[in-house]
Amino acid sequence: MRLQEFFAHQALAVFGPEERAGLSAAFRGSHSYQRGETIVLAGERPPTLQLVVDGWAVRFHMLEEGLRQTTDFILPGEFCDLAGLGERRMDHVSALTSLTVATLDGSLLSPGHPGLARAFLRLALREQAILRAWLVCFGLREKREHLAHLICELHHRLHQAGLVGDHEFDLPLTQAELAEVLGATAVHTNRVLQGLRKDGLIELRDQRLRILRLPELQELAEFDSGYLEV
Amino acid sequence: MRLQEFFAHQALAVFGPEERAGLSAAFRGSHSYQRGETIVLAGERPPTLQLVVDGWAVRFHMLEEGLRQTTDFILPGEFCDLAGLGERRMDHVSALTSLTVATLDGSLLSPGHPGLARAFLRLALREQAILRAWLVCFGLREKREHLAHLICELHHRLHQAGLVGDHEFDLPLTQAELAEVLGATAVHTNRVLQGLRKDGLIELRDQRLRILRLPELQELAEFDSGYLEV
DNA sequence: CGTACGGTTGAATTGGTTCAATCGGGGTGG
DNA sequence: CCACCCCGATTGAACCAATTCAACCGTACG
Repeated sequence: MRLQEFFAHQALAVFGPEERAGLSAAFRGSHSYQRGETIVLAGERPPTLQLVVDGWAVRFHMLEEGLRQTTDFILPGEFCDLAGLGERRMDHVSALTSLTVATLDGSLLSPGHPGLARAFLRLALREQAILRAWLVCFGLREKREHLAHLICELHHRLHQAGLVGDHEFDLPLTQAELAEVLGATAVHTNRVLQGLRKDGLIELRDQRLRILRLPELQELAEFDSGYLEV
Repeated sequence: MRLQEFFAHQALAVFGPEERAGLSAAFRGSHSYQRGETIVLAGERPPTLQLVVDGWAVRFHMLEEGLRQTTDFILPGEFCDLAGLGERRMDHVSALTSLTVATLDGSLLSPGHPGLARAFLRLALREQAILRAWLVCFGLREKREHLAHLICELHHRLHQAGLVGDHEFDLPLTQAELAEVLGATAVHTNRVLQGLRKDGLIELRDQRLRILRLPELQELAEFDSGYLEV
């Protein structure tokens, strides 16, 4: 896929015509990853910037042996490694599905396109808002509500990326991976999921999720999409 | 306090000489708040940028009646409302102590000083890193470890601001406020705190905290200060 | 055919909550 | 100066959400 077609993504609306020129100039080709492959290794400061074009990635943090906490999903139209722009050490990022990225030259912030830094600042602030919303889920909500909130958020973000058809979208996660998001065990995640199904709020089969009653799900999660604006 | 003296803060090291000129030009005076006073009202998009010069502020999110989750502390040398730079709706920010801020003109990103946007991007990315570290605490650690991690982080950040003398610093929080950070009840926070005291890791009296055995506290929290680099 | 993995279920256990009461210090008004 | 009150810290006991350990099911795959 060419970078050009890609600017249609709502998540890239931060970039005006001039900034798009800057991005295009920094475009260095695209690259594919397999499911499970590492995209960014923790601790690195990569010289490039990778924009997800297709597929899902996760950012996560690992503690001693095996314990993982997901800290974000990276969906089509989002960047894997903004932190690299600040010469900051990265967290792990790996591919949840087979995935293609557009690779941009990491030095694109050097003068020339002054508006670019502002655009990236906006993206970074949006990511902050998402992180804060996750924090609120952890601190104030029970797992059932937390999961409901996550589903609402993914629904909204995927909708922005044009990947939702009739309240239905791909959720390429095992229950164990979902558990790493919620900070819960896979067993409990399973039970919570079944609760939502039994109450007729969602359907989930073969990694395809359908929201049956969005208003009730949003109410359960106290979801307010404002923080996802671009 | 003048803005000039203020650049000594390590947290402001992102700003090079040229950017400091830009900040100085945007300086519009300073302002004081009382403990408890609101600094930024949720939902606003303030036209100014406020840099904390002295005192502590909290950023928090509220759910229906009374439930609060703290999403960050804002310490001397840090900005209250970066989100405003991205024309993004703010969370609540209020003063935890009496507090003085330097007010900067919010339009300071307009061309002229192209490096400023990059500097703010770095600050935003550092805040992201802090948020991710908090997320890891929520997801993977028990409250005892979580609290230990919080103490280590505050110790480090306050040290960067030059506010730590011999492993001892002000912690201007009631236990109920601490609980709003940990996402726990005040009762449980009290018990966890007593555990740390009993084990000789910390002392805490009259809002003054002393770390008695930093290495053990860091080990308990699996604290790695790398994410706080500027 | 066997094995591995994702999902599901049950039962015991535990980290953290909830409710309720008590303690102590600081401020205020009489 | 004392009585009162309020707030933050502390304690106890019952309770609940989520974990842990363990087993079992179905299906895809070599």
